[in-house]
Amino acid sequence: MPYDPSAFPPFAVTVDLVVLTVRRHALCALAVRRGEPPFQGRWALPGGFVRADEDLAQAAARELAEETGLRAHDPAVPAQDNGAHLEQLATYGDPKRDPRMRVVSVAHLALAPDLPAPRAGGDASNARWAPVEELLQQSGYGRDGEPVAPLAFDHAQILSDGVERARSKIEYSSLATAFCPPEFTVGELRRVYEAVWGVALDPRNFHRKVTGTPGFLVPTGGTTTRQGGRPAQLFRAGGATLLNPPMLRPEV
Amino acid sequence: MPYDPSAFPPFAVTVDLVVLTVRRHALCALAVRRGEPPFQGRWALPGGFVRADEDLAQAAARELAEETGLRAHDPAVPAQDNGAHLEQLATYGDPKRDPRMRVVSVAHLALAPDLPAPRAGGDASNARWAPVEELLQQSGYGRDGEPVAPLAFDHAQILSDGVERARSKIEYSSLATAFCPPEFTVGELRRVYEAVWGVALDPRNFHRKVTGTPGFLVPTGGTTTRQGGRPAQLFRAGGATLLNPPMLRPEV
DNA sequence: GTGTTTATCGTCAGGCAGACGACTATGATC
DNA sequence: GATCATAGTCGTCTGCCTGACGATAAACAC
Repeated sequence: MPYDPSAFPPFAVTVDLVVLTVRRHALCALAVRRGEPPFQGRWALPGGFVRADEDLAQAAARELAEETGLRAHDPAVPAQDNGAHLEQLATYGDPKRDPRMRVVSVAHLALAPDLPAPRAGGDASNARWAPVEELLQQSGYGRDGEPVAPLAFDHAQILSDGVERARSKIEYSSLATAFCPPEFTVGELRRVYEAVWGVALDPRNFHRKVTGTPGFLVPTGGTTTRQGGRPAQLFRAGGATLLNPPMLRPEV
Repeated sequence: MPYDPSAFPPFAVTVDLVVLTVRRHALCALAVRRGEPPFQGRWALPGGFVRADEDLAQAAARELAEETGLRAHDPAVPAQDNGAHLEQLATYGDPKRDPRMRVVSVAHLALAPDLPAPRAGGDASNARWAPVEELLQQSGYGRDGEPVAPLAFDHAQILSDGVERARSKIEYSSLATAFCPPEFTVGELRRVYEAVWGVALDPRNFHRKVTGTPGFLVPTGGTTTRQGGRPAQLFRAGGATLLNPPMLRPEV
């Protein structure tokens, strides 16, 4: 296999983003409406071309900032300030995935706390947070009554892979804290797990588990009552990235 | 972000392969010697350009067949015949990773049982199985006395990521059977775990664990004595891909 | 105050994992 | 053939973790 610089076909390389957050007890993803063909008017994942002098992670962080205003975090450091967690997800390169040309897309997964309304180049009507089940269903009507069409390109597959990655990764890592504000309560963290997994968890066992896992949570000393009921302790994410023992998703 | 077909920089897209196997109680990877610059004479991971009409997985399977003669398996089906497990690992796209041009490499991970000697275009001296620690160390001498140089490009990083993926994935999936021949004993499977993790496991607890995990192993009825000692039962890989409960890697 | 909501602590039984003893079945050696 | 070394398989015991769930604490709404 000689390495002939003229012997390789040219590809376009893009990054696509699966940006997840938890809003109103539901796992939501960021979707943007396409302004031109193909798939004009359909919802899609945000993304764009990788520039000539840009690393893949840089391109993903730039797109994330353009779409949400979020700063991306170094993956080595767990979420501590307002930065979002960003990691590479997978790469999609079916020759027919874009009808215009050969495009290889390096999908990335971003996790963010509940945020102000999204912006897409300043045009809010072209970007929204939508529950992932709504984006993944093939047809029907969303809860706002608007008819649902499948996501553009292979973005349903990418979103599905991103959701599955998030679901499994919060089991054995402290990633669920990336969905929370810098300070949060055990109850808020529990509602994150419940929304991402789509199950109900026992508050007492959950509390014992997360407070007993070394390095997961650090008490800040403060308390809050923003959920109603008895005031709850506030925590920050601890230094641990890998949880031992892991959080176990209930049997299916 | 208008989609202007002339507005994207062209990239070369390659697949690189981390092919792992277990030989003589050590985790080994396939390395090929580079025949031309850059990094001429250095060891590298096998790989090559993705063709214009080819999916990424197809390209990886083709390269795997060219280098080892192995047929790749559909990832949805666990290893049952002689096919190797093949899955996408990650994508590497640093602008400077190849000094000649902008190359994005989609790395794949392949797991194979112990095989006859590798072939690289018919030239055996240009391909070899080497223990991963030997390939990852920065300098020194291999056990054959040959001086060691770091792998070409960013292949040390890719190999390291692939090894880490394999180490963690055999915990919660039945992937370790991909390192075994179609029929194998509990002891052979244990030696796979020991080689990949680099630890010693208690044979009695290991036996209880794997035979007690539903869907992991299916007895074939036969026995073998190829390891010496008392004859051992032969098993095939069961249908389960996700292990519940998982195999736990001993604490570090 | 009473009821409601959420947070937090405790108890108990079942299951799994690590440590390790005991026994079995083969080939190698004397 | 007796003995030994090697490897495989079955049990036992103890401690830890988990899930189920009772009980108490501290806020707010009326």
